[in-house]
Amino acid sequence: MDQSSPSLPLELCQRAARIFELLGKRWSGLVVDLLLQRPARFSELARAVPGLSERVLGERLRELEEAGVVERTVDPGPPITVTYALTELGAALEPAMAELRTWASKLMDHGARVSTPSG
Amino acid sequence: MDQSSPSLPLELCQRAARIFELLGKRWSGLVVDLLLQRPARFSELARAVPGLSERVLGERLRELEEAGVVERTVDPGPPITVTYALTELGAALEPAMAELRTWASKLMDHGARVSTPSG
DNA sequence: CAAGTGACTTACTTTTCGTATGCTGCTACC
DNA sequence: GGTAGCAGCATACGAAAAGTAAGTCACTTG
Repeated sequence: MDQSSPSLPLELCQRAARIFELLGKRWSGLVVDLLLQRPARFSELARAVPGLSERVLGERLRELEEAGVVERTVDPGPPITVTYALTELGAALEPAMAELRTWASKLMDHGARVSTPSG
Repeated sequence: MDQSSPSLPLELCQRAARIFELLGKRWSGLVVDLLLQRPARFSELARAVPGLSERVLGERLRELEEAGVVERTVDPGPPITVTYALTELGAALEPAMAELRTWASKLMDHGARVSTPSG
């Protein structure tokens, strides 16, 4: 019998589930991070991310738009362009992204330490 | 030429790229979020996340372990069990996750607003 | 009018994921 | 003592997602 471990079923946080349902998809977080810097056009985003294809970029952008995170604006030019920008909701991700970037420094520092046998 | 828009090439943050290379994979973030609550065993994690298969859980756990985010400990029981816990590096994700959860509340609030035409 | 840009979309292929099953070491049951 | 079960994976195989290439439509450039 377990007297030391309560073994409570380790419940899944619904908020966390929702986050990663959206941002856990490939490239989604990166796109948001990019748009956090400034609004951008489709081709800019496509060029900024090496492995990301236009097909998937279109999908992600539509998903993010549907979630209310990004806003799609058509500039009637004449050279008709489409600008993607974060909504207020999307911009609210900034503190989280900042924390994530801070953490990334630690992660990469750790990775560098592992890679260098010289210590 | 463009005189109004600087059009600086929208560079990709390497830290952000690194983050989402790891946490942008399906279920990774959720697993970390779960382990942030407490260390857990393989089957606990598998049960906690509805759509996650054991096969992929094993993959994610190994990736996270290799990245230095989680630590795999074998308890020689006799009923031999394996416990997964966050390392110091992994635990450092807490503030970021907290921000993310805060944001998720806004996201879900927005989603609820969209879903309810009566609002 | 041929070529090019911007924003996509549509085929087609590869990678990743989900489901089912099997394996080992142990406990519980009858 | 054989069957069943849990825990912690590994393997095999079909399905979904992502990557690649090309095509579309509007418009600009030469």
